[in-house]
Amino acid sequence: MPGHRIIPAFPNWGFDFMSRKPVDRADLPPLLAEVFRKHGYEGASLALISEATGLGKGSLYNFFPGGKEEMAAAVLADVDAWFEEHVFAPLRQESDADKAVSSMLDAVDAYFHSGRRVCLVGAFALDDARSRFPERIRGYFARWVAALAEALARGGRKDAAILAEEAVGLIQGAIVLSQALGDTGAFDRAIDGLRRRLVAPQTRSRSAQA
Amino acid sequence: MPGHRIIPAFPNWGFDFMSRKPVDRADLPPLLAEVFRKHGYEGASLALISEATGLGKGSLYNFFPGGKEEMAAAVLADVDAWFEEHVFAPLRQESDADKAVSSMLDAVDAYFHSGRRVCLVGAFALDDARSRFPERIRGYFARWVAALAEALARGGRKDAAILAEEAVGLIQGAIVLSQALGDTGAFDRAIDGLRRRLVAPQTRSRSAQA
DNA sequence: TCTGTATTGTACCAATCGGTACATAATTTG
DNA sequence: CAAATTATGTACCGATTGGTACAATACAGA
Repeated sequence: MPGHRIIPAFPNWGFDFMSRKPVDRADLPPLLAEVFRKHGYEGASLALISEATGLGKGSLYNFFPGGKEEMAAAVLADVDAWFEEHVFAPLRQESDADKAVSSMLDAVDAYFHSGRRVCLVGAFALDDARSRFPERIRGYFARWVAALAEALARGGRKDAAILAEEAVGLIQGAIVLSQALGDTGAFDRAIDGLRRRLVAPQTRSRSAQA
Repeated sequence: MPGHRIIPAFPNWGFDFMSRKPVDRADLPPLLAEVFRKHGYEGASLALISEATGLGKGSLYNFFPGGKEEMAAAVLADVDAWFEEHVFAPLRQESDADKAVSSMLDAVDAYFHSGRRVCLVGAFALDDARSRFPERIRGYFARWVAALAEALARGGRKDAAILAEEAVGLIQGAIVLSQALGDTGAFDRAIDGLRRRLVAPQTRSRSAQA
């Protein structure tokens, strides 16, 4: 019997509470990202998403008619755009190769909070979310490696491509290790090690002048 | 109304099919592991587990009264035991340090199928399964790093602890990269690179004598 | 062969899943 | 101010979730 007659039990009658925060769709991806990061694609239920955003299903499906999959896609696009702007593009454009690599390491360290924050794209790559967004995931890592290789080559390094791949892998592995050990040390040491190996001493902005 | 009277619709009457494979609880962890690897902890539903093992819920809960959590714990214990026997212990015991490290790399390469197979413990470390098995996950990586550091130190390497941590991280990151790029190349190159860096040329069993 | 124990499949359960329908409320547009 | 549009909360849906109950079966030792 479709169309029972729907009688809302508790309509919002007469109380406009807390002076309405005007929510914009563009504000959501970071909030959604935290949920996907913490719980993975499958584990990120609409209940958790609703709680994290403070939005009911109505609003969520208004912003993302495609449901969870569209939310995850929006988050991936958002993360991708952030890295494109703050990591990949600088790597490609900064003419001083050492400075390019060094500021990449700074950006990455800040973004991942010394390994306390998981890489969403990396987590999706291990998860079966991989099968839902293969191109996004592939592109993110491929562009990261390529941009870093370009910078290293510009700096005159031999085997720039291999070095770049190793560096990106090391960062991802360091996140895994830091999470597993519950200790940011592994991540910090990985970043320091990369700085030592990839950046000329006089350009290093943070630490580790061994 | 509890206790309706349960009348099984299709009991197995009169047909003992396929001459009964005698299933032992000890055979299950590898099958379960593949499900958890492919789908993560949340995504590994009892339906998938039942399909992968060919066992109904009755049998599964007979073997693992604690349900999914106990299954995952058994799988983690199984993986841990495998690494303990085939990776950690040899690293600690083999007196020839180069040989120890080299055969670790061989074992790891074989186990992860050149990065096509995900590291279950690593995947759980990123997932919120981390919160369920923190000690198992921490112990696995801590013992891996410690055993490798021991072997490297035995071989007279400086900074053995840091080198070991880097190597384990690199392996984990290489798995992420290989999965993301859909290409075993990243993993193969990582193993080769480690061999070059950590094993004396004359001991290298596989390749990469640059 | 009889008897107790271990295994097994299936029915069943409450809770939750992702998703839809839709009345109400707020906002924009004219 | 009125009409159209957008945003929002809630009821509801079928499917699936992890888990339990239990009768039927296979198997062990006597």
